[in-house]
Amino acid sequence: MAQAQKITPRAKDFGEWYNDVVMQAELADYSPVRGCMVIRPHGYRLWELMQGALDAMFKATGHQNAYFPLFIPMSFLAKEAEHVEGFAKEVALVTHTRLMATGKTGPQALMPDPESALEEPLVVRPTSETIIYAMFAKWIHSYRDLPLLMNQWCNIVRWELRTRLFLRTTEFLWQEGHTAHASEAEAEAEARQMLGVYRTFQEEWMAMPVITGRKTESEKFAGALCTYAVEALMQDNKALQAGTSHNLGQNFAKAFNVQYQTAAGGLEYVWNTSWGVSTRMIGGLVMTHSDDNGLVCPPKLAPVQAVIVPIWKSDEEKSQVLSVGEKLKAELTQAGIRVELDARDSLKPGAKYFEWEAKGVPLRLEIGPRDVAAGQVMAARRTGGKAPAGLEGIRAAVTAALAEIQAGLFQSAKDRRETHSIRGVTKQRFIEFMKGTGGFAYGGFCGSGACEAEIKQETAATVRVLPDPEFRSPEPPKTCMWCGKPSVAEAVWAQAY
RNA sequence: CGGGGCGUAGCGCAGUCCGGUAGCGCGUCUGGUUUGGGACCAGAAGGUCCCGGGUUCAAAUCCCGGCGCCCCGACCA
Repeated sequence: MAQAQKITPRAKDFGEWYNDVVMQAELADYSPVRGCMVIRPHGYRLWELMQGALDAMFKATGHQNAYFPLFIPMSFLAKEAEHVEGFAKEVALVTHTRLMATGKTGPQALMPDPESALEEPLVVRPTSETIIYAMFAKWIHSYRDLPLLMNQWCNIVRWELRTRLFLRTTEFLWQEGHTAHASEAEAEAEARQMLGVYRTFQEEWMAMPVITGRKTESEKFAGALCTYAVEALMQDNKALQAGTSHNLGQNFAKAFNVQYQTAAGGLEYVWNTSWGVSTRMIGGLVMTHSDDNGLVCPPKLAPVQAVIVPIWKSDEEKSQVLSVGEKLKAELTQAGIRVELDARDSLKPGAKYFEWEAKGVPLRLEIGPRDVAAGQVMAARRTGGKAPAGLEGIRAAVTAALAEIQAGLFQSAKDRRETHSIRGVTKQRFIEFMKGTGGFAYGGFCGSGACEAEIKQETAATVRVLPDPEFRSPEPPKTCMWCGKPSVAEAVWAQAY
């Protein structure tokens, strides 16, 4: 195990700091493939925990998992006009099925066999609406087949110009839910419901507060009627779109001819929704909680929730503390706590502390001879503070500490967000804010794309969402903070990832 | 595709200006002593100096041409 280098001080550069945290927490590594990261076991475990929690929520709302192909015929993408336009610039294509030797050496030793060119290239899915609705068309005949509620966990590829570990990689892991309904109202309710699921997961599990709302025309999903999103504010005051849920209307149903017979005997197109969250959430988690000592992982998602670090001098002490450590580990494991005992004798305790801190473990339990004598452990929290805890009743104490840490992380993230949110902005104030610290700026919006474009041009800020009622200011703004025309909705602007 | 930085041991870097035997720290391996906040001593292993060409008695270093990576932009349902 390589010793972690010091994390770059945050003052240096947020991007480099972020990379350091990810790398030193051993969440991911760069790969030889452009823009594609390798998710290391520690990061993948985090993803599995996220999957587990989300999947249970999907099942609880009646969804089933299925799997659809990685390859999509190019013509499928072309069937929905807006959808093509949105994704045409960022897809990977399979054009050949064989390689041939060139007789050269090195990288040029092989080339695609021209004879094996596909008549119709295959697109590596950038999202699966097209292939899934092509199947829905086969499966849905009657109103009795509705609603059809599906989800798939998979990888997708988007050929972005610039990539960033977890936040925007060429290939990434996600889930995409796809549903078909008999009415517009039902589809709308589904899209809203799943947005709520994302919010619950991100707030309760990731301890990452979000604001929910609707995207503007310019920011909505290619092919959707309406896009809803959860948006979080990172520590550098840039916004992260952490999940989206789309009411697709009948756009894809019409493109793929997904029709059903109504109870009355008529033929109708279905109403679709799609919704997704990705490994980007891991990036969001890192940027929300971590500090200059490394990752800070919220307890509910921490691959290791507590680490036991034994301390000894003599062999006698070693066997003593290890035996207490083993017992403690067994007891906590039985209580459903993910716990590790770090019995390595190649490292001094201090070195172990730094290593586990960099990996974000919420709670460290130190056991030395003095603790054994006193029937206690020293419990140190990743978020600060260290106090003795009696071995008697340790399960309850650890459970309570983890819950407190979880709640504390959410609260401080929320406080930080509110500190960096301003309301009722004027144009002048808005420009200063975006040039300065940045954050969420709430203000009136005329709804015009021209205003949006101009704001982006001048301040790099975009409308993150038109917030849901809960997040709106008490006094609805009357005029657009930029052009002064009547406001049609309050908007939340920020510079974003 | 623009701006900046970089490519030398597993990792982090110095050496490049001013050409002359390939270096340092960390890690790794052996042995010993250690262990309550990044242990210490002794020894050892580990290199196409990103690639190709050129100049030169001699190139990590100079010249020409490529490639790749990171950060910041542009792009990004």
